[in-house]
Amino acid sequence: MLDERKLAVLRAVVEDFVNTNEPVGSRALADRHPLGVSSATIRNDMVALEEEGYIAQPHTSAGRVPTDKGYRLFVDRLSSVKPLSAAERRAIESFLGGAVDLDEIVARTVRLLAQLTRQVAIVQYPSLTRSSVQHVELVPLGGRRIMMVVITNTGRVEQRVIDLLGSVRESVVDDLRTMLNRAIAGKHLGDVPDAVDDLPAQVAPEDRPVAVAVLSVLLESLVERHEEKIVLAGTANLAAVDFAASLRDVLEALEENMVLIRLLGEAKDPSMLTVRIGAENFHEGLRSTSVVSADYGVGNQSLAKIGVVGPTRMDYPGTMGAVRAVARYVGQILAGQ
Amino acid sequence: MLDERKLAVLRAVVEDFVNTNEPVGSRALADRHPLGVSSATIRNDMVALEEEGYIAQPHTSAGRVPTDKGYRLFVDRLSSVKPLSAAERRAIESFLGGAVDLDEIVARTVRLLAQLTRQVAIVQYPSLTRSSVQHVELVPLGGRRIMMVVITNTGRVEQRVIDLLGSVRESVVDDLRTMLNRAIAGKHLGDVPDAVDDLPAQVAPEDRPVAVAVLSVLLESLVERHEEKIVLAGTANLAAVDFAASLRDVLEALEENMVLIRLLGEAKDPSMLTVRIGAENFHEGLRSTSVVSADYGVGNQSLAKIGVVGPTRMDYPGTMGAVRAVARYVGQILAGQ
DNA sequence: AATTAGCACTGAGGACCACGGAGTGCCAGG
DNA sequence: CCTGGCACTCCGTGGTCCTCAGTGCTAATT
Repeated sequence: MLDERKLAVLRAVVEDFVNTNEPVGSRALADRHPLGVSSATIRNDMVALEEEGYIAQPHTSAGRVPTDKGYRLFVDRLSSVKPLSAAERRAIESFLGGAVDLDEIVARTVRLLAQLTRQVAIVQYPSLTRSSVQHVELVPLGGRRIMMVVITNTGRVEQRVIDLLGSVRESVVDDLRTMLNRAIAGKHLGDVPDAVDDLPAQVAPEDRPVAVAVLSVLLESLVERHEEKIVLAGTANLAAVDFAASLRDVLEALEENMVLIRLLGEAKDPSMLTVRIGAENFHEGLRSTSVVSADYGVGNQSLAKIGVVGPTRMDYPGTMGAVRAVARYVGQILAGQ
Repeated sequence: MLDERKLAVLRAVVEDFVNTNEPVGSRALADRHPLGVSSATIRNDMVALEEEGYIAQPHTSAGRVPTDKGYRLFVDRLSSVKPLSAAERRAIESFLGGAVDLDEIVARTVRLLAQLTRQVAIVQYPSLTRSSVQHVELVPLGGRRIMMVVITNTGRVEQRVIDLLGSVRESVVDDLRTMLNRAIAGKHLGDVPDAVDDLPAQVAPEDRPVAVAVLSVLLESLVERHEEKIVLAGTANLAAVDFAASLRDVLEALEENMVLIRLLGEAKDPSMLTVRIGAENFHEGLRSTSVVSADYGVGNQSLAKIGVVGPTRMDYPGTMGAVRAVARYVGQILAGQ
């Protein structure tokens, strides 16, 4: 049904349209691509491609434009991820190398990705759920408050202030800290609730309310409160594009953290590049955008995702290459920390 | 030179232009505003206003549009800050009330301000430079690393990992922590360098490298590294506006943290509302935007700034009211923490 | 059977033009 | 000093025409 040449035509249509942003006609195609046939033949092929729904005409007597389905086929079968140039690799390395803490790694990553792809980049902070507790610190803040700081093995630091009903002696806090660390240091976060289950029973009855307050905040901040932090950069790159949907809708969608989380979360095969094209995205305002995303992590443990949002009419091979490369480097940097 | 009526005409021109986004003519003005004179008279006044540079015509036979200078006069002498409605006040209160930590206060504030003004909101984290040290915590991370956490009285938490050359005993860290807190707890940040000056001399010679390493990171992260965090929201609101400069330029400028910091930093009179109109902003891409900013703080101590960026053609009284109100509420919330 | 050349047809977009209307500047009279 | 009146200006709109890239189809060619 779709022989080699028709696929080649589709590929050419996609590539030309991405380059020029104008419907591409049979003559232009015959000129610019070595397909070895005349424009008339290409026209016939285009009719076939159109019948199958891979391309469409904006109006009669205009050239053809790829449909979402066409991009899908292009990504799945007609293109390969384009590796970065040596210069780009060096740029990544030197740019990410200078980061001092997790915040900065993430901040630099997102800017880098936006710059490489000239699109909007999204980076998710390493997930808490898959990491383990490195250390818990309790700091009496004088009076009836304690600050709790939890450090994870992925470099993430969560801090919360705990309001107590009454004041508390410093020695109690010290004991609690020791017990807590003995109980959960090194533990996977998912196991924390079980591990602290019997802690209140081990403290003197009069200190029990304090222990309970601390534990409830701990559990809330680590487990229940799934809140995933997400950072985004490169929105200025959207201004250059003209969307079917209004730019405003796209910007609005991108300002909603929940939308971003879902966008990245829809990736199917972890540890692989995922591409969601146009209407494949659940969100109304993102109908004319595509999302390229990838997992990053340390070793084979996936920690979170990064991605790029751009018009469906994007350079998929290049974008995929950039996303994959950056994901790998971030993993390396995190491992080295 | 500019009598009462001419000022009233200018005010009317600004208000109408803000509402309609179209050059306003003498007839329309005479209709919509109770100026008590005919359109011919208004025409004469407009000529005077134009000669003084307060308004301009996009082209002959078009209505008039306020210039930057016209907006300036409007803001300085012809308008007053518009207080928020009771409903808006309640919304602020309930929206900011639920925040649990500093990050969330800031995040909610910026979204709130963007929503109230329907423009881009900017919020700066409370400055480190004017706050004092509440507590310093040192946590041995096993091996040759220490995590340092500094908690300020403004609720901000700075953490850094310190890489050591050799391993260090836990007791040394304990001693260091105690000494450090004795030296700087409660101290104003500006006084920290002096306060820790002689600390290395007080530790045993073999532990001195550790002490020096810790102190250098402390000083770097608190004093030298001025890095002010800034958050921004509401960029989608820009899409509705049509700028003289391209939208892209504006978005680009807003993605540069340094630009934002300078934007807020240019406020003259602290603790007052500041308005910078059009070309008064130093940045090329922001020639057609205005910035309304205000300090917020606890008591009479200014901690940082918040602001709004929008087109020069903005509702100044309303925007100023929202900025001022939000600044005050944030101060209250921080004080209550 | 597949490819190609040729040709008539289509529709978007640009150039051109006419015109209505909002707005101006100016003048003479209240 | 204000106002009514008037001639003038120019923008924006809408209509018409034309060009041109591109199509679909058919008949000829390989």
